[in-house]
Amino acid sequence: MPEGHTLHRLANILAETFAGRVVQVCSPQGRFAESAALLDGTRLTGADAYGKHLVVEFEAERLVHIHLGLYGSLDIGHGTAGTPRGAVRLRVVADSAYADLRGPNACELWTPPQLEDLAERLGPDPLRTDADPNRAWRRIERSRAPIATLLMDQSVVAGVGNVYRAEVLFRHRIDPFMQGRLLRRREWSTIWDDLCALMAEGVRVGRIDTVRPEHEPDVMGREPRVDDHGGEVYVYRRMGDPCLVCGTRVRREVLAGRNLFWCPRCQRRTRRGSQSGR
DNA sequence: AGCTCATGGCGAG
DNA sequence: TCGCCCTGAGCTG
Repeated sequence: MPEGHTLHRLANILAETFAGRVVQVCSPQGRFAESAALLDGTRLTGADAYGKHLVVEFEAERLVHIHLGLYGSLDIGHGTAGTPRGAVRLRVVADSAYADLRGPNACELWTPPQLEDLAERLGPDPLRTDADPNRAWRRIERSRAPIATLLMDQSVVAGVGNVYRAEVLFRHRIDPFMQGRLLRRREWSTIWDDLCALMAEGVRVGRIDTVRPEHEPDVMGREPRVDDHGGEVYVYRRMGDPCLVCGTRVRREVLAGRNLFWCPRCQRRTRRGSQSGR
């Protein structure tokens, strides 16, 4: 279950494992069978990620667009694939490696123009070198929506999910309900730079760690949460627990259909923020 | 066994 | 704003 770092990591592993090789492609579950037959026996040329979207590239400009959604998984392993377990929408096999895709939101054959359309409607992705944070800022600076909502809007920033948004706002002590238009440009720059660093580390280590080493003394006696996703976080899913920095109980509230977590003291509503209402 | 929730996003109303 | 997509893990009983 992925935020952008997971998809970039999967793209890297896919490319390392399969790029340049002729692969077998099938759809044991059947829902991608027609396209799989078209790709079977052709060369896989690469893989790339755009926000939370994964694109697997085959020869002849054939692209497979994958979105894992909330439930999807892509298991890449070495050795023999064996009998598919569960509903495997897409299986890619090379000599001694395989990849099984289960439960994706999307798995479809695309042409390059379709990928261009996607890239156009996505905001800048902190994990892509071509990303322009000013594109996001132009949306944020004129929006009355809470900054916590804007960070989750993939047309504003691509790849940020519920963990990164909660954590990056905590790290910069920003009231999640502050309207985008009340954010200072300097604050946005800081958030963006931090997202670039945090998410790049997420790609490297395969989990979301956001607790700063300099906070370790504060953390003593207050266990950082090692969440189900495997990372150490300040506020994500820690509602009711003491804040690792100030000890105040972490709060949770549903915002735009998703759980938002924050520390009401560290991320206190400022004169600016309090104008935003809820 | 059944229920709830989850790192996401689309389309209907 | 809600329902739905669709899968698995972690509860409860």
